[in-house]
Amino acid sequence: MVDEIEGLPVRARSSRRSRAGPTISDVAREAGVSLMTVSRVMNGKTNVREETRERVQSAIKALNYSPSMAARNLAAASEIRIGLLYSNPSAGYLNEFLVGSLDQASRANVQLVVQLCERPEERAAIVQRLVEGGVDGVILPPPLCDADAIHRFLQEAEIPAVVVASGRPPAGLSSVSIDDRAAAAAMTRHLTELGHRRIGFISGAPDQTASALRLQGYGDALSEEQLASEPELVVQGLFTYRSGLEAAQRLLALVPPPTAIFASNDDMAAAAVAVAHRLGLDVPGDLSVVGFDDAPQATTTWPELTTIRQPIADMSRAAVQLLVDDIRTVRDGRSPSPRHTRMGFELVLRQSDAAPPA
Amino acid sequence: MVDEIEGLPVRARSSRRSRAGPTISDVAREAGVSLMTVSRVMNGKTNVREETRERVQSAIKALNYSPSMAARNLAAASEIRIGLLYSNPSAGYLNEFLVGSLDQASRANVQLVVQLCERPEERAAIVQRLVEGGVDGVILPPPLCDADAIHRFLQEAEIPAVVVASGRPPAGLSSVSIDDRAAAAAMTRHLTELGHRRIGFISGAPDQTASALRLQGYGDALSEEQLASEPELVVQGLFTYRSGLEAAQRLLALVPPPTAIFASNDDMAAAAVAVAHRLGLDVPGDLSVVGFDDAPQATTTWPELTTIRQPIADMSRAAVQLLVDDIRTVRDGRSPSPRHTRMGFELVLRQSDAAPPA
DNA sequence: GGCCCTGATGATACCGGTGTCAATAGCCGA
DNA sequence: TCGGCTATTGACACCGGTATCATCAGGGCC
Repeated sequence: MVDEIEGLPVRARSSRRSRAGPTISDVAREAGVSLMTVSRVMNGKTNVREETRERVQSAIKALNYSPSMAARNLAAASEIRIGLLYSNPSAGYLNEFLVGSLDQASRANVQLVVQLCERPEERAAIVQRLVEGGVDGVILPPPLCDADAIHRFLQEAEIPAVVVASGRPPAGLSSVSIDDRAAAAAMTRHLTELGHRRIGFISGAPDQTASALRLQGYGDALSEEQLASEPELVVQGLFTYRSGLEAAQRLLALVPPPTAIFASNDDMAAAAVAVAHRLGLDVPGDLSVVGFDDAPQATTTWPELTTIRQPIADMSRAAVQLLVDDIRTVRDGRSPSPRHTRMGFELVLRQSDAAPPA
Repeated sequence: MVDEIEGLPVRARSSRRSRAGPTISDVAREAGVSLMTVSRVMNGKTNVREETRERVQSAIKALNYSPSMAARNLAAASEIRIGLLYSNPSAGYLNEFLVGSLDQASRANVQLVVQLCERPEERAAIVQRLVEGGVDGVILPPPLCDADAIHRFLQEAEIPAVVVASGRPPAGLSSVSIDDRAAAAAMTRHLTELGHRRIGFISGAPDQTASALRLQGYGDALSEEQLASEPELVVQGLFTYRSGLEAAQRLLALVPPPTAIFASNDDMAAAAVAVAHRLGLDVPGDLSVVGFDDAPQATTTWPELTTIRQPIADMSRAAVQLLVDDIRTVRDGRSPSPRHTRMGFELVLRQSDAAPPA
């Protein structure tokens, strides 16, 4: 706008070319081959003589060439945009999730659109807007991984999606998760091995399918040990700090109180610690408290929480890759067969657990 | 590949074209104008007759056209990639920062490369790799906003950068920040107005320039009230939870102890609360504790923290925009004049502050 | 030795936009 | 009434890659 005040091109000096880096033709000239050969080398095609490949590769290195995403996308008609819908952002989780997705997205040469989707009633509308805006696929981290309204919409629109950490992935969608049930069992077993016999459990939000799995895992471990699972020891939580406060208060009001509390996530575990301190209990001397997720919360609390570590960044990386594969499959005219990736978890021992008081 | 088994194109139906949406030529045909006219309308150029513009716009709406980023970037040679370097990820901060940057980046049609940069000795190398990888500019949130090694490298390479929340932006770089000094003064004033006279201060990491400003603000407010600032009331922290624990212990061991503690961030404030509880003190009944940042930590602790809210997402949005402008300026052959954006802060009152005990 | 076939390489047409410049039409003043 | 000027529009090259198909050299086989 402002450059045209005089009616003349004010800045004539810069040609149309402004991108700094070398192009594929520069490399081709340097290596003494054609464009296509360079392109083949860049894309790892096999039908290039080894000697030629090496010459091209050293030319690439010499010129420090890196291909233009824009041109590549345009030519290959492979521009992919994927939407990442999130809600109820437990900061730590979302943060790791974002870092992983971004990393994989840039690696896979894919554009990521991150979109907040808070109120349940606007969910369908937001997804619709996203799809109309040209998004080719959607990633659903918890809690949206269990949002039926979104699943239905995507299914109708025939948009691929990947759900992460859902306890019961809807038919037709790919998923990435850990074995929540086995992880919860492992943690519970850890507590029984320390000698605990009365273990309180704070469950997760009922609208998230992973919650039920964690509860089942807790039950599994108890029955292995021939311990009856007493209903009063299981209290409903919502994955929020506040709900953890209330749940812990109820558990610690029991007579006799549990000697350990296993919360379904770290936020609620931190809340349980706070309640215990307020009641004058020492953690872990008088009460062990353990969590789930290994959120940042776990180490910014005192004592630091023993918890289950989920490889969140790796999970989101895997989700992006799965989704990209599905989108490519759809574009080829085939229909994708959902795949389910299960990642490993890890029991992280810190300072919030100990043997029960004598 | 597999499509050529017969030597014939197996899937003739899909031409090379796989992108679903209509292209600019479809719109041009529909509206009965040339490509360029559509392009002009899309880019809001002024030299298009009103009637033509309307015809084009209704064609756009009719076809639900949205332009291809790839083609646009390629043609305009305006592909911009900006690097976002982070370190020491205080999850909540980084999270909000990422969300804001991503939002603005997708709005401005810019690619964002997020890169962890942990150990000080690799900083220069990482930045170098980023720049060689084709990044056109860099955003430096705290604590990297104060990393001299990075500044020097960028300056030499003539890569634009924007520092966020630095207390003393290096010459030549644009910056976004809040008035840390005024904010700290406001918080301190709030405490004195509640009646506190002995206010402990936990300062931030000494290698971050904002720390000094917050300390100055604390001092400002004290001298307004004619209160001497006693050296023993100011304890060095490092912005980490652990450092907050130690600092709070030292403050509460003073005789007489302070009636309020102002921590330079929420992590340390949460630590101060934990120490107070462990000593059997009620917060805020016996001791007020306030923080800075309004990190998620502030509301996932008990009691919830009174703190200073920084508009982190807005700051990162602004940073992206500033950087994009600078990059465009450089590409035009002009040299960018650094701009400094200062955003507002907010005193958020919650439950961790009260009048001093009688 | 001639023929067919295969693997490596190159020439060229695109992908979907934007920049440049030319062409045209409408308006003004002389 | 005519030349000059501006506002509007269009034709065309070009951005930097990839896909397709042609070309060419060499090897196996009869």
